[in-house]
Amino acid sequence: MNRPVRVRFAPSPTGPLHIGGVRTALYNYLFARHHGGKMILRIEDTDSQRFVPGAEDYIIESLRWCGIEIDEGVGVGGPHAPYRQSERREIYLKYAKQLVEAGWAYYAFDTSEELDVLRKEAESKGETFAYNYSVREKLPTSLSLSQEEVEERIARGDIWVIRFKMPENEVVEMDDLIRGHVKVNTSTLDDKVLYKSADALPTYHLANIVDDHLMEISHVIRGEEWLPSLPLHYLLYKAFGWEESQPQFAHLPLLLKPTGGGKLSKRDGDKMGFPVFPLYWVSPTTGETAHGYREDGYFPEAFINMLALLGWNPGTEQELFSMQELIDTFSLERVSKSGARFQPDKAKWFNAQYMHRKSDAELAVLYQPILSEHGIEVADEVAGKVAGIMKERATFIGDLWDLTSYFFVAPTEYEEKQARKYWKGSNPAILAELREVLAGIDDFSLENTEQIVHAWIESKGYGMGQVMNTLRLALVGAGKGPGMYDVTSFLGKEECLKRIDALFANLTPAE
RNA sequence: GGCCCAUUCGUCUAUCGGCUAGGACGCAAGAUUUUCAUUCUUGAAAGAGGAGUUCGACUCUCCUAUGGGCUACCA
Repeated sequence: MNRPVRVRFAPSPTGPLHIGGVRTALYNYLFARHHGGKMILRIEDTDSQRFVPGAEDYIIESLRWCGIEIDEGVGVGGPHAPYRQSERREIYLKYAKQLVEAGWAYYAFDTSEELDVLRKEAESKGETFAYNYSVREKLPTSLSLSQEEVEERIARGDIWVIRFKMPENEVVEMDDLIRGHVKVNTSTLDDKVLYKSADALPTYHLANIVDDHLMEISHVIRGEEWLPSLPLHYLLYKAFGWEESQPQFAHLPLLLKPTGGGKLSKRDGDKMGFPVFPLYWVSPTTGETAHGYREDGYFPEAFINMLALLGWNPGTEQELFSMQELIDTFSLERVSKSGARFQPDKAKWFNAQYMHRKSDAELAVLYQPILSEHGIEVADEVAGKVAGIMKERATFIGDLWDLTSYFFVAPTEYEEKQARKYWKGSNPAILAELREVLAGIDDFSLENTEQIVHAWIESKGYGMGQVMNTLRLALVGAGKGPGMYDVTSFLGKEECLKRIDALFANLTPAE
């Protein structure tokens, strides 16, 4: 069936979106854009118990930071509004009742407490309690009770739910775009709750199928944790008579902890020293905070590039992809089947790659706030130039200050190792000579200075490393930094001479 | 426990019956270098095990093992 591609990302606002969720959103987005389709954002807030204020805004802000654009949905509207399930509540009961009338579902009056008791009892006998064909006619349901009693119970306000009447011993055959053909016998499944009168809200299963149908979703791309409920969803489409327009399914492999042993969870991040969330998060209830990629200094392009390659590959040896390149090359056929462990080291490597490719102008914008924090006020051009000189040594923008502070601030102390090695013997005398050579240079440009100083070193027969490192000690204060003439030309003659004098004044040479 | 999914270097992965099993991260060594980095070169490193199908299996089938997911009036 050829129809317009419409996919949805349908998170539940129960907390900050974690990177597994971001990847699901990303794959949906790439798929939609690749096929010229629409990306829909639907908020599945059918669990009133677990609702967390602020989570929805967090999700929207995260997607925006990542560059994942929403065509239709919460925050942008669209022809199928509202896109928040709590605002669609009156829609679902009608469909649940339709299923009851058609014999695909029934009312059940047991409370969760009663069911807990039954589960415990079964457990103590070494059995598993399943709410299915074997018990539904023995429990208080519209299948065991008379119609009058059912009506009476509902009328007097008893709590009820509508459960799906899972067929007995039928084989459901399903197709998944990533996993292929899957078969399940319905006898291993149970009668899932579809609608609960207590809060007048559907459960995920009903709301999901109804909304996907109503919103004309063509492809459902979601995490592997949903694979076990796929037979139920197939049957639901059948029960509603919507098989013709049923979406195609693709279940994505899970993102696993770096150490293995389970899917990546909210707690792994702080414990292992890497963020599991795109953005910084403060829990409105507990006050707990969590790191985010954005605040930890990751570029959204690097973050997305890293995430895209966790579970998908283009089949070529290309590693670096812009969003547009991802859109162009993405396909569900190349999504892998097995879970992928998250690799913090590789995330850093990606960020460094993007850092190295930034232009001076881009770097200037990002670096200026940090310079301001340190009380440095310089032109964008200057900030960009310095950042550009040192970017290859940095992974994050935040690394730049340590790497470049000596461009702006004269050293006040000297790294011991470098000082011990070079501030001794004949070096102070040579530096004094070099000071005079520098003082005599009019054109302090990188090339000219280099030429004159090198000629002088050669004529004197001094060791290159000896001279340059002693100068480095004076100008930088440590054994690090870029080429020496990058530093001299940036600082200018006056500042260079000042720093050389300061070294003589501050540090007594050894021997 | 039951059901479902998965299984190539430590990790992410390529391979769609012909493999001297390729790339990347990380790791190690070397080269370059005025320092620190970068960069470059090289190296170590893999088909879970067992049956079958086949002229030929990493690739197909089955079993076992291992890992993971689900098993709520949560999504």
